[in-house]
Amino acid sequence: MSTGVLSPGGHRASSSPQQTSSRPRTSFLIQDILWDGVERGAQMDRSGIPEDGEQQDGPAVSPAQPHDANPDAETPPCSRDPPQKVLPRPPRPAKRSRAAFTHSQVLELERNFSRQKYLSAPERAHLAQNLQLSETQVKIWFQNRRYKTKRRVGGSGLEVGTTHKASVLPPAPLLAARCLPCLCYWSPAAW
DNA sequence: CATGTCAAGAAGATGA
DNA sequence: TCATCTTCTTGACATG
Repeated sequence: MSTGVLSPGGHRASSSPQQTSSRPRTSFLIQDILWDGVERGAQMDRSGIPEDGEQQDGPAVSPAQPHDANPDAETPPCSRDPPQKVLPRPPRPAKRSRAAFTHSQVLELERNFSRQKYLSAPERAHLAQNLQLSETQVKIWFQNRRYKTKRRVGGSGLEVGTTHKASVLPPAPLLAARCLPCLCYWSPAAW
């Protein structure tokens, strides 16, 4: 709906993008280590996106299990299960696995975000396709990015009007400490 | 082990 | 009614 750059329902298009503590290495590490060497971005056995149907192009899903795709194989690492457990096995939320986007994916997302904080559906779809991610992932990524930005800005002391519980959150001590190459896209122009 | 970050989940709100 | 948003929390992972 919205025009992309506009905030959706009239929400205030948040503040200025703060920075991204995105650590490029994370993505690399997770991927390199997890599926060491698997062609990233090319053909991974994407699996992990629950909804959004079609493309579960999970960038890098956890080592053991995708998202909900395979609970059966192993016993959940719940080491705290007393031997008395005889329950018929509850719905079991299937251990959530954290997808780690690749460096290039993050770069593209960051770049897009620096230009516009809100993506229209078509834009989102297009970006998702380009990055081989699901639209949901792109959507979530933008949501999280906006929130993070806001939080950080607030934590920096800029925004004080909102005294949400978020204010109680840790002022993100190390965000400033992390300036990685990947942040080059966060040119001051966008701030 | 504690802490921080990230992606996703959940609840509530809003607009078309 | 649905999609998306914001906000906060959860769960997995990384780092000191």
